[in-house]
Amino acid sequence: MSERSSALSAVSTPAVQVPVEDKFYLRDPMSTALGVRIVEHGILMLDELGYEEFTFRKLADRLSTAEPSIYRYFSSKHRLLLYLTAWYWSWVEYRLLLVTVNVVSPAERLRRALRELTRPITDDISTANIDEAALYRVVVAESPKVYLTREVDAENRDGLFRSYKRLCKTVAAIVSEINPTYPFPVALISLVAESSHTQRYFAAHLPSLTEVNGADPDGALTEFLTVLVFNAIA
Amino acid sequence: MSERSSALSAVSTPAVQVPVEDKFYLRDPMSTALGVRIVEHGILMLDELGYEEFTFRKLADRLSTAEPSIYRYFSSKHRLLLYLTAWYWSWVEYRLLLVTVNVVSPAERLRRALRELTRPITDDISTANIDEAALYRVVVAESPKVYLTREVDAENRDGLFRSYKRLCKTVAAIVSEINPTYPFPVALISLVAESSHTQRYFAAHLPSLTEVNGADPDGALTEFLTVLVFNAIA
DNA sequence: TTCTTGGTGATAGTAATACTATCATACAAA
DNA sequence: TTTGTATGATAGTATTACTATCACCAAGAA
Repeated sequence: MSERSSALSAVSTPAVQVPVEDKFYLRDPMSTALGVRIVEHGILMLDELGYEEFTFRKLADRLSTAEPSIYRYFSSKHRLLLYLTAWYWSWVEYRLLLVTVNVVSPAERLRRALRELTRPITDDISTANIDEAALYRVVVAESPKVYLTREVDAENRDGLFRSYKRLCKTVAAIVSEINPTYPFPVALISLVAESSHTQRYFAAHLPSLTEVNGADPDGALTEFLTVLVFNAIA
Repeated sequence: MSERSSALSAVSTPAVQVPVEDKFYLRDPMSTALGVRIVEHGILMLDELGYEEFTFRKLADRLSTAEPSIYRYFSSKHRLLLYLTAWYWSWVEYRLLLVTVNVVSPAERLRRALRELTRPITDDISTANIDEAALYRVVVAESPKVYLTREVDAENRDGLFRSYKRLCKTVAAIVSEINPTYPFPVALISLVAESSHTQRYFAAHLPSLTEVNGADPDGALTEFLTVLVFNAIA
């Protein structure tokens, strides 16, 4: 198997090159058949079992391989989740750049960016071997667990949250373009990014904590957060 | 040892009666000396070690007791965290009611409510045996883990998130009083409640995701979220 | 006083988790 | 042909998250 320059290049549309640093893994999972299956079925099993119930042993059984084979790619299931969320944020950033490029009006650019940031990823654009809808559900239900640990600071120093931070900065820059005096652009965008997942989770499991249920919950969530942002920076 | 009507009655100021349902525990921890020490040092150890590193065995060692003694009070460390967060939300609600009662202006009531919702709890009002500042740090760093599990739906049916939901509803009612046509009052308040913790965590560990650092981060956070709410419902 | 109860301490044990070590094999490039 | 690389298979470790059992002790009831 020939080497691939990055994990993402193998799974996203051919023209895209979204580099995921090699600090996430011990061996690039996208460079081998087993690696691809680990990512593919890792997503599916995390979606089915949840992070706590998911283990490398169960994944190994499903792949008819042995546990150590998986450890050769990821040093822990935490690192696998970290890799998947980084993949997710990079992918959101890619789509976000696509829909905002060449849009002159900063307000329209922000509107489009917020839509990408708050809508669920569907499996439309088929990236081979990656069930994006399942990955999205995993991110909604598990992503805070990647930073709510005692290892955050070390992992942050190692650059493992770089894609998320870059995305927030990118969108925050549009906010500052519209209103250079608004004092909390990055906080506002990271709030929106987190809340879009949290509110969706609440809608599914603690529905009395939100109003984004109903006929068109996706539309309602995007509307809720978009209006929130535009009123905040007006 | 005489029975106490609720867990909270034993630790909050004498006049307050904030009932915590008995579904959180197997035996009311506030009814015995060991139970009180379990809660007291449970908070301290969760603060020191974090949820993942914290175990009942370590807590038992610290209390010079045996592991099974702790299991007689809480069926798992997850239940202990659930109990502590319910305690926290009930306590916030109590303070919130204190500062909003008899305030005629709904805008002023909302302003005060948001301040209580977004500021850190300090150890000023000393509740015996409870280090509130430590508890607050635990809630900031760990509280999403109480609902981001596969047991949410069952635990929600059992009423284990009642105090949180009631608090959000209470504040959302003030929002609706000010602007009855605003379509997302509860979502807005649960967003603020969650974000106040998330942004504080980001400030401490992923500072490039927020601007609430600096000279007066507590003031900045309250300001950020208060303005957000008032602009949203204007 | 005895009897009972309720809380505690201590020991032991279990299934599962999160790894790590080792070795043999198979395949593909040099 | 040699060498390197990925995999498979087995085994083993420390720790976790419990559960079971039993003896002890203090307080209240009979």
